[in-house]
Amino acid sequence: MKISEASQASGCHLETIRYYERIGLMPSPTRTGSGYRSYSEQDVERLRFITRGRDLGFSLDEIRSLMRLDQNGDLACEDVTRLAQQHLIDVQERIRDLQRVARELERTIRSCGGGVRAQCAILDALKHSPAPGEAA
Amino acid sequence: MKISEASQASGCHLETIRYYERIGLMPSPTRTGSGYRSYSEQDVERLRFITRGRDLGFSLDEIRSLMRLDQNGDLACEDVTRLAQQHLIDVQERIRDLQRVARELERTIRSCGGGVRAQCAILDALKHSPAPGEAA
DNA sequence: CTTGACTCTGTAGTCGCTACGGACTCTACG
DNA sequence: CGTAGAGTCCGTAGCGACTACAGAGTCAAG
Repeated sequence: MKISEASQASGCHLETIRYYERIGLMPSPTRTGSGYRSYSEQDVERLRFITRGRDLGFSLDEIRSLMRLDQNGDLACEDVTRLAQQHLIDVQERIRDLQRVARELERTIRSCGGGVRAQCAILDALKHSPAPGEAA
Repeated sequence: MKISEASQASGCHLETIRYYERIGLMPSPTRTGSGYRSYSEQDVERLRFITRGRDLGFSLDEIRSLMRLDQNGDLACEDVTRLAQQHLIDVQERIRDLQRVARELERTIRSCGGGVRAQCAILDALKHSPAPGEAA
């Protein structure tokens, strides 16, 4: 199938497919006589694999590793689990960071509610607060 | 003060200060006879303003807007609040996305716990799950 | 036979930095 | 006075993960 069909079938943006090929994440597909890329069902599965990995927040490098482990066959499971667990930890940390940010924003926005415009509490916070996250 | 001192005083990386100047987020500072940048206390405050904005996840463009609003004086408060609220919504959305990702990862990792290595549940999930987030 | 949709390649832009190379300046020590 | 080392200058390139574009070629339908 042609690249636009592979794109539709995999849910992966057309230009992104070419990008994955360029960086060696996807193999160079076979070509038609006139030079058009021709993808197999297996290629589409690989694209879906990558897309799902991205949806789960894995980096392209991590996905590369996962695919290598997948091809290795034996002993892969442990390594895969380790990679996934580390990734989960990273995600959880990012969540905590963002929650801290959200709390800080809420606090700041709330303090501005009054509407006395002589000085804006939000701008004030940006100017004078002791770096959010630092201190309690 | 020189750039390295301004860097220390503001907590903003030295090269980042030059970068902010290059993109017009910081004004061009005065220069010493030999061409060294010379920063005032006001400049440092501006740098801190930017850094705190970044810590709260605002983009440099949003920070640019905030600073413009700050200089406008009147009527700014409403606009500032709107900007901050929109940003809060974005942050909350990102948190939800990440939480979904974390749940999905936990589920997948858990299902791999057994350790029968004939086929890895994590890789399987990446291969066959109906795109996480889609469907319940 | 022409029109329009598709595909090709290569390159540049995005965001927010960070790092480098090679030249200059300044300070302290001998 | 000379020199070593630290600091600064500028311009450019790299990161990650795309996305967008220009200009050329290809293909199918009317």
